[in-house]
Amino acid sequence: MKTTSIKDIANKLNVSTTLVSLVLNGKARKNRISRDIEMQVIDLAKKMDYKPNQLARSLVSGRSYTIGVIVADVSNVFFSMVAKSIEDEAAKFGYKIMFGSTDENPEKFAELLKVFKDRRLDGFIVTPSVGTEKQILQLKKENYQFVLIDRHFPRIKSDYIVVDNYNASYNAVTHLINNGFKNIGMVSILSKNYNLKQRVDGYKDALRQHGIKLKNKLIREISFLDMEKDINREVEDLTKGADPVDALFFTSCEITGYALEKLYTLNIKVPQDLALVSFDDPRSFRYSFSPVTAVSQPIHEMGKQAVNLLMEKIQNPSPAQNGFKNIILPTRFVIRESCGSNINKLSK
Amino acid sequence: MKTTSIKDIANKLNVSTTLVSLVLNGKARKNRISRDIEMQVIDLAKKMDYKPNQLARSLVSGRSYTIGVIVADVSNVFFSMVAKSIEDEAAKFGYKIMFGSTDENPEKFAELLKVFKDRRLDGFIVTPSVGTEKQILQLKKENYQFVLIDRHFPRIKSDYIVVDNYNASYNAVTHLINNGFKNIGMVSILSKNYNLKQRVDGYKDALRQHGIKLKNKLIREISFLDMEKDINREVEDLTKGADPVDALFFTSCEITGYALEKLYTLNIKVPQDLALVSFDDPRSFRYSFSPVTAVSQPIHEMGKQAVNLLMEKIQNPSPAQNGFKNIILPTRFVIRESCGSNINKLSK
DNA sequence: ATTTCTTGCTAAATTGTTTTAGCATTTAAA
DNA sequence: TTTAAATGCTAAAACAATTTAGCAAGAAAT
Repeated sequence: MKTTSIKDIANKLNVSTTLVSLVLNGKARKNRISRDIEMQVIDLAKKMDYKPNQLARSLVSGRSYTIGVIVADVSNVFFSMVAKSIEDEAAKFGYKIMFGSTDENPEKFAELLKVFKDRRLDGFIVTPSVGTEKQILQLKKENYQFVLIDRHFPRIKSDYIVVDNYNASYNAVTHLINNGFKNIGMVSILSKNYNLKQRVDGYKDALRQHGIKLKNKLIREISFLDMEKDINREVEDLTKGADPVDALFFTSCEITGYALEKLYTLNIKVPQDLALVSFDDPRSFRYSFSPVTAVSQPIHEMGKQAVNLLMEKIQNPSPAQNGFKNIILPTRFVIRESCGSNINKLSK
Repeated sequence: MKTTSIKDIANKLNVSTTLVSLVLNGKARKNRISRDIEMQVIDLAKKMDYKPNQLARSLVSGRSYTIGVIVADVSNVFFSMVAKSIEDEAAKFGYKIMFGSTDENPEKFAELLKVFKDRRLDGFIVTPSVGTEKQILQLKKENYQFVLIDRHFPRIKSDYIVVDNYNASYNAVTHLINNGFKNIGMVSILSKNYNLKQRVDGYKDALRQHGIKLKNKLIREISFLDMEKDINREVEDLTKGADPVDALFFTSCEITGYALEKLYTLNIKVPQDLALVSFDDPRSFRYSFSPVTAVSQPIHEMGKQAVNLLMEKIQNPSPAQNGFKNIILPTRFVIRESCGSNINKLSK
């Protein structure tokens, strides 16, 4: 497995490694290497299947041409799509991606960051999980180049790309209200994530501002780890319990997925028995037993802009912590059947 | 952004870099470094926030503690789940992951391989796409450590982890036949992928061996690139055309997804008007307008075993091309409603 | 008093590359 | 004929670590 090095080539041709390096980097002309030698080097390099060792290169240049991407969970549709967009966009700059999932766990987050730092990755695209505020601050202090995506900490000035979670939720819930639903519940993940809080606030304010009194009993916050079990319980209770809801708002596609499964087994007709609206819009919502009305995030755009922003920062690193770009991308509200907009048509 | 190096520490304490290196690698005792100096080094390293440069380390050790993972498309549920399993399993060995998607494109495949080789990754887990046979052979010749996953080339001896595509398909289609369906069509991706061919063969043999004559018109092979458009066309034609099918077999979850969307808009009742069975079993199949009967692959197990096998190979690289492990994992056939098993109950 | 052993350290090579500064020659200009 | 410029190359440092071999100095053994 010993690979050819620049030294091997140099020795065979009785020239210096400098010369070989210059030739192979296309700097022969500039350094007045003779055409003859140049050709010999190129030929031999090809013959010996020379591959530059990027480790050595990076060691010298200080650039790894790799960005680290930290998401909550690659196996989640939302993040895997973001990941793909990032991969594709980064490729345009000749950059490769190194991935990691935090599973919303600050220790895993720290571990990933450590690995990325140790490998001298050029920059990071990060989905910060709860409890990583200090780590992000540290990153800033150490002058690493990074941009947050999907979430940010309102108290930390940094570059970030997010969507307007509050308004998207507000509008989604308002849509339910306008469709005549009155007892609207919500299922979210119990978390101090700012973006999730915004989604919850959007729900609350939508109700309040339309004169509907908030009922805490209708707001269910479940744990990230026991998601399936918790959702099953909450959905059953919200629909069959003491005060059955007539509509539900789910703050992420994972929640909605599990909820749909449960609703199906409970034989609850959507939207006739229960209307619903979801944050996130994976493809599968379209073939649900009741196609899901959803807040569609510009996933591709998020990935793309994150990479572009990061590349800008890497290419000319600003010395201080100033001039942060905060990009808030618009969402699309996709009306399908689950929200009861066409309920008359459906119930015939 | 200049980080602390071992040299910085050595200079401050007026000792050699050797000493610092030994101490920080826990080899102080073995090399009889005095307790006093040892502590000074450790303290200063902490104070200066020393982080070993993995690039330099890898350069010396020849190990990058990173494995390269090449999948067809990270944004596809199947692969993103595999990716997550690989990530989790590799973490147990202290290994990190570098990712790339080929989009079934041999050039992208080559590019990824090149990058992984240049960075001296320790091994690869690879989903080979069509047209990469020579590249895999080359990899073998160059003595790289790798294991194929999801697909393999029958003519190339190598380590691989796959499922029994032929039998899984055979059984799935047989199930349709046993449920009384006679005009069973198939939609697959047009590809020379061995695993896809096996799925197609399973379909064909199931029909033949149950005395059903194959109709080429019912076998539709679509392009990977225009998937959505092609599937819409084929599904419409198969169901509303000259010789409408009573059941369909889809060879991957992506196909099934698009098909379900189309069937929904065509207002075709599943399984009453049309039964269907799919390869792959993403979570979303459970809340489909007709929960999908599917061949469920042991995704987690695939990722896990791939990593374990690769680790074995990395830890003690066999000198020659012998003793390959070929692991064929069992699939699960999950019967839900789309295949018409409970059709009497459903149609009341 | 000499040899041997132990202790506590370091010099230098190595990994593979890039880059700066500069050394001989040859050719052209003064 | 001397000086200046151009040509074609190389030595050596740098990047950040690991590792091998071995050097002093003091302690213990003979």
